[in-house]
Amino acid sequence: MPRRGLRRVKVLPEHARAHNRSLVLQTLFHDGAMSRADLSRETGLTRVTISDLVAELIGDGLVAELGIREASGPGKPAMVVDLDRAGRRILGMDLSGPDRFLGAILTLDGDIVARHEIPAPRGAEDARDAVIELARRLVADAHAPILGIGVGSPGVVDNDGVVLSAPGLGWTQVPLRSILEDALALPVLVANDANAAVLAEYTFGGAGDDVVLVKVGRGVGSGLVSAGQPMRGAHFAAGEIGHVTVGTDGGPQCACGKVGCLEAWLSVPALTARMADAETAADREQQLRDAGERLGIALAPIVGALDVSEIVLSGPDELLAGPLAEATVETIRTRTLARFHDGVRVRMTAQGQDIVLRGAAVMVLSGQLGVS
Amino acid sequence: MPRRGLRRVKVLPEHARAHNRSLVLQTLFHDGAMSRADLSRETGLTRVTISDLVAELIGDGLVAELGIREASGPGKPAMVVDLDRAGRRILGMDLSGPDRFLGAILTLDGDIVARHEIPAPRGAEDARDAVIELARRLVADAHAPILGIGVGSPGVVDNDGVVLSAPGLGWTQVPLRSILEDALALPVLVANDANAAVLAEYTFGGAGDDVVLVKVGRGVGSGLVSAGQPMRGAHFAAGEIGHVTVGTDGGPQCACGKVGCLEAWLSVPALTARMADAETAADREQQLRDAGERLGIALAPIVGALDVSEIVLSGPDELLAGPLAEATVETIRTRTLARFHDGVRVRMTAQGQDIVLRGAAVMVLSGQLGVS
DNA sequence: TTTTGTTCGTAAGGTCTACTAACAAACATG
DNA sequence: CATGTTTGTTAGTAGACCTTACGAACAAAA
Repeated sequence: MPRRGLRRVKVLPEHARAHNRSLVLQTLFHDGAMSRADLSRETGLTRVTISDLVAELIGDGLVAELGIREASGPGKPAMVVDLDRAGRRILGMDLSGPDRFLGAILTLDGDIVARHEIPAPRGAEDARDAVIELARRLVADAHAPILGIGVGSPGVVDNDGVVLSAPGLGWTQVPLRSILEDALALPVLVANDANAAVLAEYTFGGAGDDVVLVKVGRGVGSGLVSAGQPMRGAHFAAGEIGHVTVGTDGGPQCACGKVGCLEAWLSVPALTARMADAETAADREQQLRDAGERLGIALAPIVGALDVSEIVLSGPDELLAGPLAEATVETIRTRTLARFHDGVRVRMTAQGQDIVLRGAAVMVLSGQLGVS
Repeated sequence: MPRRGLRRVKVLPEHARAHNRSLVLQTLFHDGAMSRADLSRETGLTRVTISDLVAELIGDGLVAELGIREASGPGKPAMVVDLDRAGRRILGMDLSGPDRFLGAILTLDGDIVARHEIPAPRGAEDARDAVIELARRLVADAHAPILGIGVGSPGVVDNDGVVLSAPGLGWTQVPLRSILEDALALPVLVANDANAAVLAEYTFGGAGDDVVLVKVGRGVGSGLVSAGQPMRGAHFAAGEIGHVTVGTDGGPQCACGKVGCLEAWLSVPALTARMADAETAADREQQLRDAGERLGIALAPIVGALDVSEIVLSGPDELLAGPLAEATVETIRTRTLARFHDGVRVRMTAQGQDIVLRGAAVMVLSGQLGVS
């Protein structure tokens, strides 16, 4: 007998309804305000069904009528509807900073309208309490109903929002999702910070459907989207490339005990230390090029295996943009078959320092509205 | 305005119906014959709905009643139903061999009940005609209605079954799917041979939901399944790792012009040549260990990034099993963070030489019945 | 042997979903 | 002003699954 497959689940008509509801939201989210008739044409659903769905969404306060569109041709002028982009807010938090927890209130479009931050405490308990405190302060500043809370946390996070392991915070098996849900009575979504970041790049950054985001900070992590779907991995550890050994010729000593880890080459502390040691500008550039080459060596097999079309870097511009990124793309092209991958782009994110916060917002949009 | 997302499609109630129909087939496929009431408990659908779906499937000749189960407890004895495993056959073809096209008729369980093969011609036109001829011979030997035709082809194959590029066959932009559909009037599914192979391993080989299959033959290719989903890549070239450069210390010359490609280390011709050159048994073993180490170096970043739990090797046992596989797993463990990946298993496939044929059958099961 | 309780499969009726058909309202154009 | 177009709604229909109810067939206890 063949193996037991993934436990699939039944689908009821109401699930189809929920899907189509999300389809309407998704269409408005991406294409902007339009009439019911436009939505009908765009989605393939009939005007009747669209009217029904839109009425339901207006009742839920997620969609609003904006007014009559000025007639440009024959026919009855259309009533334009749109996501009520001001009607709901999203609470995002980024716990991946070296010494501070960042938080923000965002619009449905991912724009930040309020910020708070709090020092990251040392102990596991204190860190947990600080997250709750930060969330409470943000809730007080929302000035609109909050759709949900998204959290980008360092470490490995499972599908239920349990932080399985985050050494930097001293967390092991911390059920962050239920902790925050209990404390704030709002829907909560938790993911690894780099995995959140790639969602921001995918939804707000114009990335394609097959993209890898490399996040360089105190450590090095990554998030992967393939065919438009985020990857999570067998142990929820997809993207953990910081301690992959790069090359076969040694390398710097890593804090983990091994030699030549990507993180030992590429982390911000490692890079700044080498920048400080370098004596000339040419020296510094060579150091950056070396680091970029190492990144390319590590990424080449991933690019080949996943057939990724786009690699996005997130981290300090002064280190990553320029020679480092150039060396990365050159190395990848040299080390993969050019036939298919000559189109691999390597670029900096345009999301800046708020990428994790915006990614956390995408998690909420996706989890609560089915929008991404 | 955010980017335009994947074009999602509406869902109608009839799609839910089709899903639940597949759910019944999937349950029977994996768990074997059972009663309608068992199906109801297993799927969560009511007995009424299950009866309706089963009646439809019996009408289509996909499911059959096997007889009354002997009563073991109180209550009315159950009528056992099952996939009509003998009622339909699958036609599979493997075009990846060095000099022959292989074909087989398979049961729904992936067992081969008839075989044919044909020399692989040189020219692109002749190769195309040979595939059609092979399929015709197999159809004549099917002795049951054929559910569909699955083809594992070398090269890059898009979602529409067009072989974009298969240098070994001289094919460029060959619409193999429509060619075969026109010639044989049967549903056809085409995929890369290694991508087909990983499906066989996933469905029949007991692999987990996150698995990489490395297929070593004239070249080196791979197929990836992540979270139970096959990966295709931005240009339908996922798994193409043969010409990824391995290591930073040179290596053998590759036919592609570069130095140190995985294929130059690991392909069957390369390995057999080095075996022949080696003078002692210890020498030969070292050669195999070196090749295995190179495979490990190439796979380590992939294992880290995808958080794969299982790596399966397909190819000649006498080369791959033993020192090579051992060196591969040791290298991966050395070069990735042990915390999460110490569970990475590396093993030979148990599917043998028929892995692509069986994978082609899985493609048909999945495409025609929604079963995998 | 009779009674009781269980399990199986089916029948009838209800709810939900999206569809088709038809229509009034509101506009541009000849 | 008549005509045609477009919008959004109303009314009715078909499909899918649900709940409820029931007869059939059995085991175990009285």
